[in-house]
Amino acid sequence: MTKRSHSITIRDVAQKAGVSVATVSRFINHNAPISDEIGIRLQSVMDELGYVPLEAARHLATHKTGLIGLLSFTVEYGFFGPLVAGLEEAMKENGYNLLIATYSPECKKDEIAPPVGPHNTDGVVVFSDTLSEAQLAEWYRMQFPVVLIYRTSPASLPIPCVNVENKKSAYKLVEHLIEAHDRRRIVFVRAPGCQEDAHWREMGYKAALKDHSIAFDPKLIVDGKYDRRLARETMKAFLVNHPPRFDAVFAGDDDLAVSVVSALQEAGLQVPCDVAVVGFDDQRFASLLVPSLTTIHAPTENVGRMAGQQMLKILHGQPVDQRVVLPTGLVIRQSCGCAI
Amino acid sequence: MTKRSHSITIRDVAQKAGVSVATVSRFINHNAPISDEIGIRLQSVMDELGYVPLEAARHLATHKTGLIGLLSFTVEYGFFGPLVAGLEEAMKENGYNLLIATYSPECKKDEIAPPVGPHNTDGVVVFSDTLSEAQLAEWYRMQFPVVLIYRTSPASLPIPCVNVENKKSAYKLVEHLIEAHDRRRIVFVRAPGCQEDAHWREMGYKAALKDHSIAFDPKLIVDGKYDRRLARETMKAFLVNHPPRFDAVFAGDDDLAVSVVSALQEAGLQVPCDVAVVGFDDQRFASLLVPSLTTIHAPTENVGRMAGQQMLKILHGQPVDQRVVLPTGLVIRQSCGCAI
DNA sequence: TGTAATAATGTAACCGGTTACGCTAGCCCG
DNA sequence: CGGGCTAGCGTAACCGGTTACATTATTACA
Repeated sequence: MTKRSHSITIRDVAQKAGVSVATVSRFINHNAPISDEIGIRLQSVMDELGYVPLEAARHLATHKTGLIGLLSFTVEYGFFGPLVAGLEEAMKENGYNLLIATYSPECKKDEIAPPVGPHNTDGVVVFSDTLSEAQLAEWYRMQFPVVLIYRTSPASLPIPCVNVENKKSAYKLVEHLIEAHDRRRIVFVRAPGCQEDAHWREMGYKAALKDHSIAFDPKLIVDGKYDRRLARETMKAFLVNHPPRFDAVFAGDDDLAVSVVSALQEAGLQVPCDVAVVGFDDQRFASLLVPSLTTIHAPTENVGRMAGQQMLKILHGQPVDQRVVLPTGLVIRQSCGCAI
Repeated sequence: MTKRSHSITIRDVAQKAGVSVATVSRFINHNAPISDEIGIRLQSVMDELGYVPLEAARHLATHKTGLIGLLSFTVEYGFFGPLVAGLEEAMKENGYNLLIATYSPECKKDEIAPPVGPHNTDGVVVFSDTLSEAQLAEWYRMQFPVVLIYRTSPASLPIPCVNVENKKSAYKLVEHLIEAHDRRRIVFVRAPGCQEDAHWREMGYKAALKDHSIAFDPKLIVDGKYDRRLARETMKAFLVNHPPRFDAVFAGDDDLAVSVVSALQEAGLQVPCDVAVVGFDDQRFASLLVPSLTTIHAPTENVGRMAGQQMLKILHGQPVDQRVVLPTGLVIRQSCGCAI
């Protein structure tokens, strides 16, 4: 609606400087030699006119947008900030900007196309299960650059992915509860959303139990919720049904761990004396809770940065690592029962 | 580098369906009547070919990008998640995507143009002091849609802005410390970055002191840091220089409050007994700390949503509110000294 | 000294959409 | 029955850049 005062184009610049548009273009892109004299003249003309090349025109001509999409089903969860920070940093250094879009799995049913894709970006970083395998296959077929994070690529699609050590970390966490604190009835609360992460953490949990000759009890598995209040209610309900037939809780992520602790405390149970609680992620607040949270340090910002680097390699035609797994570290604090 | 298998264009569709490109375009945009017969035919052809219009071409032709930029100097701070969530929600409903870019004030010196602007977006939401007044003036002059958040528009530029109650909230917070807890030596830690927010919070702080006949002591003003470790160190240094000649701390935001509490505890001081601490923002973790944090609830997500709505109004040529100030609320918890 | 390579620039086609304008056929109405 | 209106569609110009190809002047070299 805003009848834009027709912006100045490359032809305006060319005319005013008395050269051809090609020369101006070459000057802007530094992709061909330009005489110093004309270079100086062009610079001053451009400054005077306040000329800025229109991206859309450049995109159309070059088939490059300078944009990388980030597809996520939420932007509100705790890890999002650091993730974007890392990704943004990596991309920005190479002149790319971030196009952030949410796309919930429900959209797929409505047949709504992903808001980012080949039509408006040079590549997309896909978070977890945001995209269907069919969609990934489609993009793979057309060689559209994709990097998966918090999800391994489907067997048939060698798409590079960036993950964190899930199973091993979960194993260490549970092992610690068993060996250091002699807990044997350990509840596992599955983190919502990241199906794959949750799966591998559960595998680690089970493996640790098995290696310590503790029978796996499916009744000790709970499905966590996104919403914190809901998560707490779920935990409360669980408490009612399982009056402490358990002595520890392995929460799928730190957000859930907090809800668990709240619920336990409201029920009059002491953490870690009565029930030990451990989380996963080592989010900012983990060290600040009382008791401070024993958890797994997940290098979220590095996941973002690494995903960005992988994406850049693809864009530059360099070989990429098909599977990056970033190391995590056990962070022992108080909520497991350890002293400070 | 990736020699893209030349994507299918509108002309491919037109040819295969036996119609003109204009008809296809009209069908896509629903801006002119198309016979049902051709409509059905086109739909099936498009599905078959997997045709998706190239945004860049559309942008060039229409001079609309369908993108809204968000310019911030950081994406890592606590408020960022909710802010983006609100903004994204508002924009998405109207078919816009978010282009997120960081732009630190240092860039200005280097004369690097902002990564988002008229050349690649339809409008930009500017966070705090990210942009110089000159840049804002430039955009205002060319009628480029801008909405400011956490910053009021410069006197000469009637740019719509979205804020939260800063002075009043700060006043209430300090008043509470004085009246309910009899604190009189209250430190104020200025939040970094948002100069204006910090300013008004300081004003509220001073006003509260004045109304309670407490002399303002400039020695009790500290400049907070972004980095949490740095923030903690700053606080520690302050403690060394000011062995508790103060009995309360008003931290400019919750992030800082956390650093303050950590520093105090490390110094062997009890919160809130020895020193009461209050924050600002009511970030997710505020209620989970021990002691839980007394703070001001800032409707961050609503700020984002409101900024989005303002932006939409501009884009639709509707009148906008020049100045939106969202209400905040005092959230009394434990860190000020109140019981649960 | 003749020739090939290179530097510096211009011309015009092209990227893939949108849309002004023109055309035809059918309909309504005086 | 003729003129005006509208639905439905096609032709081609246009958006603002990039770049293949052509051209000229200059330098290098046998």
